[in-house]
Amino acid sequence: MPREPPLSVNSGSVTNRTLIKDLASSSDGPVSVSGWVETVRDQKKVQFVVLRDETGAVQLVNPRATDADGAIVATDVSGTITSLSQGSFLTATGDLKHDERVKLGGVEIKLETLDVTTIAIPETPIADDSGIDKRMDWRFLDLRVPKNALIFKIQTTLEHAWRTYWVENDFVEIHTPKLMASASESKAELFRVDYFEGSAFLSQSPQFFKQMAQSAGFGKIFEVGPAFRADPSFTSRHATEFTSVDSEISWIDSHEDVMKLHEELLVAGFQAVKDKHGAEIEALFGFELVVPTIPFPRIPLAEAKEIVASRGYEVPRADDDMDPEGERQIAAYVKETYGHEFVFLTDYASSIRPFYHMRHADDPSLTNSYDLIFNGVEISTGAQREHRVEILEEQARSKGLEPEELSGYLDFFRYGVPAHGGFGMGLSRVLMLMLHLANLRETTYLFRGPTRLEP
RNA sequence: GGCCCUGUAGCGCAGUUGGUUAGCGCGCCGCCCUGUCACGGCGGAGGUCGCCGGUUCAAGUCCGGUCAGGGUCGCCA
Repeated sequence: MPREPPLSVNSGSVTNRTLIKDLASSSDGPVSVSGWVETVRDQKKVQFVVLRDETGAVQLVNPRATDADGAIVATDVSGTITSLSQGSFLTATGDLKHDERVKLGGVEIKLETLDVTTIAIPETPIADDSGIDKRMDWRFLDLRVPKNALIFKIQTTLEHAWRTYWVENDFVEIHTPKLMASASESKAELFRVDYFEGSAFLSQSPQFFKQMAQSAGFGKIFEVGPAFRADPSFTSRHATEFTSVDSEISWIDSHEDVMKLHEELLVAGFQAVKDKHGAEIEALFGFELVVPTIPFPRIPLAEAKEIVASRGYEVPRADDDMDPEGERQIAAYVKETYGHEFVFLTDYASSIRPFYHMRHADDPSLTNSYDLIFNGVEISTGAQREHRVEILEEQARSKGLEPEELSGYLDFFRYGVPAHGGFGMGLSRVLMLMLHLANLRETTYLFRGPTRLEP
């Protein structure tokens, strides 16, 4: 195969561009960069353009040309610069020069050519101070903001670190179906979709199929995938479609083994994010990311409620559960007492947990389960599952479920399943709390809620 | 779904006990400008005040309804 000739610097091609982040370490000389116009400072004797690509921003400079009498003369480049609007996309060529005067990275490019692909519409529909809903309408512009783009680089690093942990520890990745014939847990929050002559439901959780993999003998599994909930929840931490991070393991003694997996996984993720993005997080988000220490504090729920009460907050609930304020209170207590941002609340009452959570051998009113609270917000629920089919059937009945309706699920256990357990965790919630953001919409690429299906 | 709050220019907001020409900042357009870097200076355009109805001589302002958004609780991840 003959090689294609190298593309001309002036062709407008972006295949031989230099990434802006690499300019500072490049030697002076001809370069080509491509990106979006951030600022134009159009002065009489010299013009400046700040250009940003996905790696950074750089200043382009164009000293105005003069004629023999010293009068300013217009050129193609100077005219083009005058016409540039913010957000326009272009390719520039010129001479890279290191210059101490330039506050932006200490380098600039003295322009030779400007090849404008698109002049953006001059007035952008959102600005840095726009409200979250307007920003969601124009998400592609919103994500040009470096701080917002960084969130998804962090998400990539976080997920990669988790996968590395799983793979190195011999977990099997599964992809469970999202089209279901029936509910995987409750029926109230299911999306129904047309399915040929009948109906199907969108999966709320991979729960049952994660457990099926234990019956199949996979031993240790994980899945990162979508979950759908038809709940009309109007809060800063709920979505109708979200990415669920799930793991399930066999051969456990109790939910303690699940918590050990859970905290190791989180530490691996946080360490990777801090190593790769710690400096950027400090620069753009203004705080130092803390990698949590192992073990995370563990507090039985009943004890947690006493601690919260001793701080002057009585959880106003008839059942045995915590409420959001209680979770914030216990998180504050843990932070003060142990200096930790995470806490496992353990041993939830059977009355408020699903039928498949294993109950204490000596006290069936409690379960081998936990919620993981991060900076005061629930990010995860985990448990040891009940794997003895007779007990499972009885627990289902006590929750008002007919074992016949669960026959497909119960079959897993009729052929033998080892003791097992696992957890489900909301990806966007972890990121939201990790980055001290107030809203899940910030850490979801394209948010889906009761009143948002676009873009 | 309950409760609370908010809808005024492209964006963010102010607008007093109802009063005749609805303001401010940013952005936008034009002109000017010591290499700027949140550039600066001068000038300009841009609004049926979310929508419908009511009270009143008069409604951005008061009342009712409605739509949209935000927060919170419930539910959860």
